[in-house]
Amino acid sequence: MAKKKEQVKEKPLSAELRIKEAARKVFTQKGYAAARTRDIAEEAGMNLALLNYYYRSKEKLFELVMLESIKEFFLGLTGILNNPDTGLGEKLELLADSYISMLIREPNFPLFMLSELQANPDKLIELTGTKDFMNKSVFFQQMAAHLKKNKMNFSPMHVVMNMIGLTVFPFIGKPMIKLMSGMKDKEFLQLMEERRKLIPVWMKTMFKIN
Amino acid sequence: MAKKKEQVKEKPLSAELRIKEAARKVFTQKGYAAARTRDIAEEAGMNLALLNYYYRSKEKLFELVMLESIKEFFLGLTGILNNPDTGLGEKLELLADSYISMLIREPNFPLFMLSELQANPDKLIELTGTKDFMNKSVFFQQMAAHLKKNKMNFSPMHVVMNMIGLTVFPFIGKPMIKLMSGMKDKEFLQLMEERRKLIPVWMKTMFKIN
DNA sequence: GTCTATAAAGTGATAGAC
DNA sequence: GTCTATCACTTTATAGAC
Repeated sequence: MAKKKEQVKEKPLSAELRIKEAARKVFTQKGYAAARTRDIAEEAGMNLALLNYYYRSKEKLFELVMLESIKEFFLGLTGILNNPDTGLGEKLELLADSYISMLIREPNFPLFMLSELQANPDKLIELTGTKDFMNKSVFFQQMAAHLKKNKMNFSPMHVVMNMIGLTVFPFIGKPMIKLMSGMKDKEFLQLMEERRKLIPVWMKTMFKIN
Repeated sequence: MAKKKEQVKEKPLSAELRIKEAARKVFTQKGYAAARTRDIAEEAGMNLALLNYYYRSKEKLFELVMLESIKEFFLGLTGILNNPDTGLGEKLELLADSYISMLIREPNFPLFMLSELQANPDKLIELTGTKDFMNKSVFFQQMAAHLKKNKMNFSPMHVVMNMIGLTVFPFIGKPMIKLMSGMKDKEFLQLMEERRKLIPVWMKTMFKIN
């Protein structure tokens, strides 16, 4: 195994990594079925045969890329959710801020993940190994207590769904939103920046936090 | 059964219609790229050749089905949005109620529509002919006035995005939500029924309506 | 490791019998 | 109108030269 830790500079990636990142891009943009291995090879600037040489098959490559992305996504989520030192309001602010940034950086990721998850719901359970981690989170416990104290008799999962919906939906629905409103990309981006601050405010108002 | 004026009986559909409805189901479940014409024929209980006989090609069939669904979707939306005789609160209640019902009936529709819309953003503009109808809607005007009066200095599009996000997202994210929470279908459905009433309440709280 | 050429399998569409 | 058989083309994957 060769050492690679000194590759901090923007050194050209190895063929192996170039393929993986090209795959991430193409899969995320077009989905598994519509993505062709030829597209990926071309995006990586190299030959189709290399893909199979390094990753055996389209499906293996897909699973690898998918698993990496999902893991990173859930890690960011649980990191904020399970901090015992922050309150509900602060957690909402951190979540909105962190995910708006991620979504501006990778706007196609959620639709990709949710589509593939729907196409094959079982695979992800198997891939992630995680299950009902939300119920056990610090955030969930804090929220359950808060709702009870304030006589809001519904599941904390409503809060979670609202938070994700408010944050993620505009990115998933961007083409529809642009169609309905005639907005341009620049204007859309500006609205998303506004939501960084607005979403926590709305959430706190909705659920009487602070 | 004796003759009735209305054909309430489940009369077998013609081959032509059976194919179209089978196509709607398969396209909606798997998306355009992953759907095979053979799947559609099988779902319709008939031969592959009939598909081409009636609809010329996979793409033609897809466009037809897509256009029908989208038209119905936008029609329901504008019907509520453009009623000058209802106020903001009532519109929000009608929207939530109508769309929760639709989503329980066709839970796969939004992800399908949004995925295909992302894969080919231009096609839909061409197919629907509609553009920035939201800005011209009665709802949008009412909301703009309301926001201004209450010193909320942001675009009414935020309200629209929140409303759709709160309503639609749980259905799009169902597999992820089930993964995070360990929920079963029955429990999920119960939460969706609760949201019928909760969403308008949350929206009114968020935007100080009533 | 990387390429070209090609095998092997999948998929949309059609011809032609009935 | 509906079927079977088949064509034409695409796409994944591999063999073999370098």
